[in-house]
Amino acid sequence: MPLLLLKDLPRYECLLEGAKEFPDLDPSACEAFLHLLRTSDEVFSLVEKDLAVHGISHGRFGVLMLLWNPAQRRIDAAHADGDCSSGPRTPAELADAAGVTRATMTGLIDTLERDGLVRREPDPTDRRMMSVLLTEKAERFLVGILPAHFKLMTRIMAPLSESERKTLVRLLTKVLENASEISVPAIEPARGPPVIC
Amino acid sequence: MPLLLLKDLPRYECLLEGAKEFPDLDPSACEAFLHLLRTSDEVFSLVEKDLAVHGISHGRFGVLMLLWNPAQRRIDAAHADGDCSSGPRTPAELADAAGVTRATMTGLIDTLERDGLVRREPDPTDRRMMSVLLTEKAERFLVGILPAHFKLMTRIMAPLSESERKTLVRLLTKVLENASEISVPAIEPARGPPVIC
DNA sequence: CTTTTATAGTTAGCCTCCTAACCATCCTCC
DNA sequence: GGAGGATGGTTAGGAGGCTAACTATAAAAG
Repeated sequence: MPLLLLKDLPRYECLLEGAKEFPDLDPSACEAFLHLLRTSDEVFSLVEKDLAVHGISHGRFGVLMLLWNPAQRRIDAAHADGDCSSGPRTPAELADAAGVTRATMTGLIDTLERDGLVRREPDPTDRRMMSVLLTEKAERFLVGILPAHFKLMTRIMAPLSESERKTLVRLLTKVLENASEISVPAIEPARGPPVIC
Repeated sequence: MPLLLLKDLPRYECLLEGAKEFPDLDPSACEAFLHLLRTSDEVFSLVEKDLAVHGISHGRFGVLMLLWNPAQRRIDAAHADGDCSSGPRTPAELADAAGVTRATMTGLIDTLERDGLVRREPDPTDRRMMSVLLTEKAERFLVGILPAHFKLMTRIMAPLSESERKTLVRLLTKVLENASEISVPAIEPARGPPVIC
């Protein structure tokens, strides 16, 4: 996760100290906030390193996972049509599901196609659209790395009990739903050097 | 946060379904894991957008915060030496504290210096080293944007009570400490196309 | 039927991160 | 006190994000 984040989180006393100068600083909110980002960063970089060992970035891995539908795969296998792809999706759908721009998705699909994990097919009905399909190689790749991937997740979350996990999910969901409602006032993204207000 | 993450988290039933095919998939671990990353991503992008309004990236903002030491600033002001900088730090120290490489820190300092928020000074004793100093402009900049920044953090964490925040921090700390101990086997970072094991 | 508008995908250019290689300087140790 | 290694900073090149502008096609409006 390419994000600059303090490795040593400030101690709570320092936050209290800062609150004296800045009345807007809520120590417990700040502490929770920083811990959330710090932990997530650590966990994410762990997973990213693990995926890097297999020569794939998290972004591309995410695209493969979106395209992969084991249930659909089984149906395909039953039909024995020789095509191991899952249900086709368009780049726009993928971009939307992944939360990136269509331009970014184009780049991801480019590299995936270059590596033979995906192929593009023109849509027969709408000539603007493409279908992105998993190749058999990608199927084998995913089946090969997923067990280790799941094991890593399990290992990361190992110190939490079942009930603690439930609590964590509950608290995170509260924060997430709240954050989704907060829209930063999108007044002029302020190109150029920093503006002093 | 430039990371591709599923916008719609898989429902728990889907995880249970997946667990049938992959015995390594621990549904509750996976669920907690995905919620952690998803929430953090949302929260982070909120903050990043907010900072972007002021024309600064999260990375550069982090460097300014590392350089900024209000207590030191007050001492400087008392001395009236006309230099609003806080205690000097070297690029290597900054890179270490921020968790990025020294090369990345060079780039960040470059742009900060270009924007007049920071300046470099050669170390008088060791000619390899530089001191990075905040400018007065940066001081004013930080004092200007920090209240809004703190308010945003408070707003993000608003739905959690004090005790819920404590719980969250406790659970996150457990995960973080565990994650810090996990070292992904750094066998050959696997340059090139994906490897099927 | 033509013109306008909307949509799918790509391209081009920028930013920030990374690694690897490179200098310059300092330190250690024979 | 000079050679070799350690350390600080920069540079070069690559990857993956982004926005904005572009092309081609489809749909809607007149």
